[in-house]
Amino acid sequence: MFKIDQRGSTPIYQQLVQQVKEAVLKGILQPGDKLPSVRELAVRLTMNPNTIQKSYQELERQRVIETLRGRGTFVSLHYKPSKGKEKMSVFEEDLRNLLVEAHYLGLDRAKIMQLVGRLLEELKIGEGDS
Amino acid sequence: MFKIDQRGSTPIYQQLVQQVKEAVLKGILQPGDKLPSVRELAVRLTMNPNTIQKSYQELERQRVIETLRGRGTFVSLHYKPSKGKEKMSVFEEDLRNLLVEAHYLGLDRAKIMQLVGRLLEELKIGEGDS
Amino acid sequence: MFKIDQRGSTPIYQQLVQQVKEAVLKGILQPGDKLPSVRELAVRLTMNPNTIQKSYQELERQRVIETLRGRGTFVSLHYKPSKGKEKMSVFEEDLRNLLVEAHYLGLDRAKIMQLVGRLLEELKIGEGDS
Amino acid sequence: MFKIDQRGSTPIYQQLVQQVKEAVLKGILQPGDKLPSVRELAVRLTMNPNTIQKSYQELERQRVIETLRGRGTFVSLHYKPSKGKEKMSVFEEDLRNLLVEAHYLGLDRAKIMQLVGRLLEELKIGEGDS
DNA sequence: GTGGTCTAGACCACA
DNA sequence: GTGGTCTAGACCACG
Repeated sequence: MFKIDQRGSTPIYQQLVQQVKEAVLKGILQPGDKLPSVRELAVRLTMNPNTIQKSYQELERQRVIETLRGRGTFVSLHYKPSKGKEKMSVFEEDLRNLLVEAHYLGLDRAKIMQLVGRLLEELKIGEGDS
Repeated sequence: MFKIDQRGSTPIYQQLVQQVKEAVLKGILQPGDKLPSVRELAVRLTMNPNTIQKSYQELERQRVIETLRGRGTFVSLHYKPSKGKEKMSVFEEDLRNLLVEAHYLGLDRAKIMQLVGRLLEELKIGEGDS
Repeated sequence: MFKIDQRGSTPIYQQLVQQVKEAVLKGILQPGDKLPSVRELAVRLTMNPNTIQKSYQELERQRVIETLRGRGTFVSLHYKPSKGKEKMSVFEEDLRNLLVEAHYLGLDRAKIMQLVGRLLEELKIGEGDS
Repeated sequence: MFKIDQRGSTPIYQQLVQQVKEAVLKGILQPGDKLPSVRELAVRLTMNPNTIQKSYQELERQRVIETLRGRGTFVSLHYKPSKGKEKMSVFEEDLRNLLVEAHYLGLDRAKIMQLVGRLLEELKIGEGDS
């Protein structure tokens, strides 16, 4: 279900955070669904349980998942977009940097817009009704 | 000319790499232009010359700038989009992750497309003839 | 395991790069093997950890080794000959220069071919199936 | 007549040394031929005269050329292969390193031998009768 | 003057 | 424990 790239610069725990969020977004994980336990996932992904733990903590901090003591961890029923304007400007900066990279990879405006469009479909990001 | 954020997680040598690439892209730095010397820039940005060095060497590896021995460093006359398909898939992965973030920030499809469009203008990324 | 010439004009970080590549080629280091940690090797070779770092990073850029975060650095499982035609012409140029030197050292065609043959044996370079 | 690569790691003055030696080897420059004056060559190659000077000094040190005061510089009538065994081992080391590179460029034994053979032809290196 | 290498010593994030 | 970043200060070859 999750694919981790051991090499590559992004930290493993962040990759997991990303993938859980993506799964929720796509509807693969529905609100209320139970996530695998830390230990189980550690075995399946052959990772250190501490790393899984760190991912879950980060996801909980972002209100994407919730932990019910003794029951397990579940996808939050209502997640709220946070919208801090600080986060927005960080996001915009990241996006700008990525677009610079795109140009140095030989992509022009049309190809970039097309790629963004395709990924939005794939991620099922549409109007704000989600 | 360059603005470095001393705190913040992204390494400052990478920030400089990004900003030089962005400046070249926008035309602020033209092919053939001389870059400030390592020492001079170190003084202006109040950072260590070694750090500037690291940035310049990375930029040279990426063929964005060239070093003429004893004369200084210059913006490359012809930089070639590299196009490695591996780099492309890394890029696509990064973009996907960023779009997931966008959604969690409350942006819908329309707002994302609009933002991308605006940034492309700002960076002067147009058709492939640039 | 590695022998570094502290004096002599070639940078010692490059010497280390060369020797690692040679060790991999000879099979002394097998794909998947763990390299000594930066700190440990620094102690063993009595050099600065930063210098070792530089070597390792260069080797990683060349895809000879891979870094697994927090676990260490390893010989790449699959390294691919890069084959850039630009690199090829640089190589041919270097080889030409070296052959000119050979002549000025008093070596004739036969002795040169013999020496090349001997070194190829020593390095275990054979048919393309290695 | 001489082609200098301003970028690239090998020092300009060494490139010139190399090319003069190569020209002598090929017979383009014959023993007794007059070399261009420092100033003239500096103009033709758009280089700093000091750099040309350095090249000529190095060539003279290697006994490839001779300077006749007030007359100019000439290709030596009899150059003697030096054969210092120290130089030989340096040469062998350089050759070994280059062969390692060859392998990482995807060349196998046959292709390397073929390339060496071609270059020897091109440089007119034959039996020891030169 | 330019960039390139090296050391010493410090701090940090990741697993 | 691992590698990655940064500073301070030094020395060198090149043009």
